[in-house]
Amino acid sequence: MILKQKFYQRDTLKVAKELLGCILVRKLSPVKSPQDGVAKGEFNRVKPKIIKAVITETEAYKGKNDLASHASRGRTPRTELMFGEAGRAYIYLIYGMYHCLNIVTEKKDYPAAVLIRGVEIIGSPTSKRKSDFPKLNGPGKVCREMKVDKKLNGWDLTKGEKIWIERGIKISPKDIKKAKRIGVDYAKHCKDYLWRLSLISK
DNA sequence: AGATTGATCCAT
DNA sequence: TGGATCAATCTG
Repeated sequence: MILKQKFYQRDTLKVAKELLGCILVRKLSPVKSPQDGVAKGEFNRVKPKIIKAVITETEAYKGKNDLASHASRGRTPRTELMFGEAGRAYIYLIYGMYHCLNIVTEKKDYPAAVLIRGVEIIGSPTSKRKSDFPKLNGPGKVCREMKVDKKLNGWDLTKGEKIWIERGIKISPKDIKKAKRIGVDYAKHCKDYLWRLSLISK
């Protein structure tokens, strides 16, 4: 079952927690030439290609007072999406090289999103590097493997096209680890919030 | 530990 | 318009 806007339009911490165990699905269209996130050599793919992955790690970015959030400096062309409709993709380029995938949460005009930090690929990984799958730790690797880049920025994840999230396995609260978010040392007191949630691997 | 890499944002 | 700053990752 595809997660609808109602799922995303709630408290960000709750969404971040419930996304663990859900299935991130990426559907790639057939292509006749190198384009749209198609790996080198993937010419003339005649059938759609589906990549599925269990979400194993998320981070919450919630409200203007969260100094770790891009939205803490208010509305800008870039952060406008975080103020917009829940269930949209907010994707940005980081360090000039890597993309990060976030899902917008909460009500309109309240800036918040959940960053997808880690997944386990179920379907068909394209990377040749064995270390890159099936477990992917790090938002940059997630996007590389799932062919997510800024072309999908603003995409509606509730439509069930190109990219969406499905309800997955039920997760027990005791299997969820809370920790400080990564790479937000600049965020004063907010850096210590335990807003990084991950599945304890067994 | 250091290099990489470019969009973004704020101060000139 | 410049320049610091990044929700990171890879080497060594």
